[in-house]
Amino acid sequence: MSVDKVPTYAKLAGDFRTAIVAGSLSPGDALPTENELAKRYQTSRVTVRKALNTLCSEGLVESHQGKGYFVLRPEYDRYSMRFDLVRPEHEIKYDRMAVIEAPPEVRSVLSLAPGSLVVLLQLALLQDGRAVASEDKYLPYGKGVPTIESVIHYADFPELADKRLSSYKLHCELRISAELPSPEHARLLKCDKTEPLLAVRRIILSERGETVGYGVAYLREGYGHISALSGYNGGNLKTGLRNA
Amino acid sequence: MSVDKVPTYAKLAGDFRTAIVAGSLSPGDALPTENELAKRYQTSRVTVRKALNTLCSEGLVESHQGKGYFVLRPEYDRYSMRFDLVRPEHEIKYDRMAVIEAPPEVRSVLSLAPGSLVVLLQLALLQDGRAVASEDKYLPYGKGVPTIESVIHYADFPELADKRLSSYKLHCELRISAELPSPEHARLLKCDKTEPLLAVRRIILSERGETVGYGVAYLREGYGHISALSGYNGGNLKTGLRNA
DNA sequence: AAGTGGTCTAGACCACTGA
DNA sequence: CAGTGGTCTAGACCACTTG
Repeated sequence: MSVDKVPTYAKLAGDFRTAIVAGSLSPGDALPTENELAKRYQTSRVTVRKALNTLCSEGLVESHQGKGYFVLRPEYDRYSMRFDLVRPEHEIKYDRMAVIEAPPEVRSVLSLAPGSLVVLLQLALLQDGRAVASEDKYLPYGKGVPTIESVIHYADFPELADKRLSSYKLHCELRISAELPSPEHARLLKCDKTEPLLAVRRIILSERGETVGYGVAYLREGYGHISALSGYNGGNLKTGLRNA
Repeated sequence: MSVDKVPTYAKLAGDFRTAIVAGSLSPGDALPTENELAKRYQTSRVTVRKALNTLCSEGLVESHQGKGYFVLRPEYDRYSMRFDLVRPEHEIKYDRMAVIEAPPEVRSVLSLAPGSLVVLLQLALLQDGRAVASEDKYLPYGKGVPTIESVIHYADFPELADKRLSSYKLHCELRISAELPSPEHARLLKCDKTEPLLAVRRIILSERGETVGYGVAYLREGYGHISALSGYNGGNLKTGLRNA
């Protein structure tokens, strides 16, 4: 007999992954039942389930209690991506720190009343002395945040903040668009007012869905492009990105 | 005794998820061993493993054979996103179909020799009669593709193609940038030549990593914004997007 | 009622890490 | 070497779907 180098569950999952990817199993098709597969592969139901759960988390199949497992349609519109505004080669230049009345866009995103105060932190990223990106960060001011200093310390946003802390509490939404710079940003980035910039808005949400921070980054051409990956390995971001 | 409505594995996973998210467990910390948890929760090792595997696939912890489970650092720079260029409310207007000599950018992406021919499919998306986006699609021409017609039929790209087929074979890479329209695209989109556009390049790769298609889409302001989500639920795209 | 997946047990043996 | 996670078994009971 052959040496069982590959675990049974991996072999089983591999067989069906291949069948689905190759098209011998089409979306909507039912897989054999767990008991049937346990017989066919001379193994236990637990092992069969482990294999099928793998396929589930890869987004290839779906289980329905009392019915069975069914092949899903591939989803072409899902992507995984990385986005770091700040990279090791950058120099961060803080341009402005101030407590200001929230502009309308910021009020709307942070759900603030008119006249509310926010802390504004404005910075530019330099690469080889040239400004390649900027970011305006806004944080609500007041409400249990006694000093400007503590807000500003917090204003670096989690990815820059103290990594030991319980920052799993936060998540983040990105909105990407193309814009021309405002006069202020044209000055900050030392770019022409007709240069198209990639605008990346970052909304930082607490575990309860409250917006706790808002950042608007502008990336200059050449510097500013973002990559994303899609694939049948939709279940796992790590895998998806390693392929890049 | 209380009714066991919540499965043991879910309770166990929930306890540790909470502890990690709340910060009582910090990145680098070791979790109790499987046997220890089995005792503590009065359950079997299989159930403990199911709980811990859940946390693994959520990206909260990592296992090391012979050592144990350890809490990971959150990754703020990972996002999941959807991107559909074509939506139900759009009318597709094909503008041009032709076999042309590949422009340099296309040659480079598709790894073609100078002078190679490609099929170009150029279309505009209309919403309420207004052009909101365009896309230029390029496919290698020749090599077992006998007729222009079959290439053009294929040129709609998988997300528009026959959904029954084994399209799990393909995956896709996106590159997003901000650009001003070329004169041709300004005409096609009926927009000003100073209007910043979101450029989304789509590279379609076969399972062997060969580029089989290339598309450049331009999205107009207002229409053109893309959203992405990050969070501790990094393991699963579906979950990530449902929170949106 | 029969068949399906969902949860769970109490063992077992293996491969790997570290003292 | 003892302890860890990785794989696996042969059952069991439950909840759900379908006839």
